[in-house]
Amino acid sequence: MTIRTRFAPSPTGYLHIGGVRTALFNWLLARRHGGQFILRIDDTDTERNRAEALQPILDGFRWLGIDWDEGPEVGGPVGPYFQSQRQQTYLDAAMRLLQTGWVYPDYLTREQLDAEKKAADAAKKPYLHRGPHRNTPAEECVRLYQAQPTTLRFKIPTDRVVVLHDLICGTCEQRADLIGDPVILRADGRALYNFASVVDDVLMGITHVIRAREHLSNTYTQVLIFEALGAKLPLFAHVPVVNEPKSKKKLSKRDMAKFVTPEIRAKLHAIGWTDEQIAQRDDLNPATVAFYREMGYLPAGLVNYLGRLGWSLDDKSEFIPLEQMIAHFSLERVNDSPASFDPDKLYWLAGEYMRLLPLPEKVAGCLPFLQRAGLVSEPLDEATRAKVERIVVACGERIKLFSDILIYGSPFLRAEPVYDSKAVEKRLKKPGAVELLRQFLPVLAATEPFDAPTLDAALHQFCTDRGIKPAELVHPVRVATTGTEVGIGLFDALAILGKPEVVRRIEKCLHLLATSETA
RNA sequence: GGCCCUGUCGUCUAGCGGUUAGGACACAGCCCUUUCAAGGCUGUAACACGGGUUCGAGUCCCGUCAGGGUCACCA
Repeated sequence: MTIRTRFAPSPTGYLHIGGVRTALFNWLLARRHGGQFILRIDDTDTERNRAEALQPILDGFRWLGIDWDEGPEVGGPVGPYFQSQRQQTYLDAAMRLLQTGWVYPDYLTREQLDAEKKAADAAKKPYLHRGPHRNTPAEECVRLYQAQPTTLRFKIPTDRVVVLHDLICGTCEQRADLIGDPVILRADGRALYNFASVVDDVLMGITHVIRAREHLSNTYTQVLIFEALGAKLPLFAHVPVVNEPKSKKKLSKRDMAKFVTPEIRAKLHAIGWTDEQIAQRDDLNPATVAFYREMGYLPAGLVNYLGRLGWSLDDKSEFIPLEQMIAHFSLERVNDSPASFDPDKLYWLAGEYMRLLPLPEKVAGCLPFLQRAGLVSEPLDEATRAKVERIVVACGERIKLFSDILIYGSPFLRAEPVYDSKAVEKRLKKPGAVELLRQFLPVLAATEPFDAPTLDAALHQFCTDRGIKPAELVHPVRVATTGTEVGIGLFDALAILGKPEVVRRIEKCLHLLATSETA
């Protein structure tokens, strides 16, 4: 039998990290066994959904490389894949259940229901709604409903225990008499999640329902509906929730705003986002996929991280490329307990993938960040492109995220260095530093060719002649030419700047120092 | 509160009756070094607690505690 899995997001406008992990597990299982992965859009709640909110989700999946065999934009044999377009299907299924006595019409008003609930709360009893027509014969229920359509409720059988053999949780049980009769169809005919989901899973031939743990309690109801529909039960696997960093609280979609901490905001500012722009993009948040894309994370790193969160290949593997993950993925090795999202480990993993990335792709990935920051022209001329490539090469493994190019590349792409006051204090205002720089300047001017090995040799010769340590000169030169202590190797830096610019910057820096000292 | 689920280093995890409880991220120290990264070496650090079962328990059972999820005409 071919494995068919599905991910069924609601179009909310962003792709949540926890959701992606669930989708990934579904996708992985399907790919592992040569089955199909289906993307279904659960948009039954028409009041909440907006059409344009779907695109970011699709974009996010495409960026990550998680493709779907059936679903939006690709279609498929058991569509449509939008629940909002399947109302007739749900209605038909509901009518069948009405005729077979599994479902009854409920004419109670909202007020009556609220009163019931209040009474139950007051009596400190769990609230379980059972409608008056629960025991009305099926034919009568059909007649009532046809005469006056209303909400339809599913009749939970109260004399049994629902047993669920979950692939991750093991055997879970729930007494059915503790489950209230759920509404499956609103008076206007729109289906509710618990019903639509089951009808679709049956019709779409879903074999494995892999979803978040918070759905576990829904599953007992759904199992009953599957049975009422006379359908074969799919296999269930409820993956544990993803928790907030360093926390045991679920990484929730609800209050994502709090994840935009001052640190996160600072990171966004550093790559050129303004507060207004951040405010306009509610998906610019570490709980969404879009955030990592904007920060320049490699999708492969995110996928690896998410796949490894709650699942393990063995006792050692951390770096698990996609092909390997597909080849070895199994639900048995999905952990049974919640996992906290760890940004540090994700960052590390992203770097591991970055170091493997071929140079042209690395350059191509960095360029948009430089353009956004206004550090390179757009369109790009060949000379600038070549310069950026030299910078990227010189950066080596320092670039873990594409946006890191801003840290290392800026000093070479800006017209003037931005002097870090601490660095100036420490390296240039140190006694003797200025004099050393002044003496070294002619050496630099005479160095030919102006490349890293020659510069290296020249500086060392200069230091040896004077009996000083290279570090004493290296630091002032670095700060004078780049403005900062942090960065790529000095000789690479000088070579990239070129002789005229290096000489100009040092002369200007010396002048600046002289005037600030007299002031 | 009812129901359900979960408890191994700070975090992600390995472990499926016998291990000096292993690896990774993070952290600390040392080495390398022109800074920052990277790399190398070393270190700190865990079986929630209490009862059983067993020759032997992180592993099985029970209880306690803690954390989480869910109790909608949301998904």
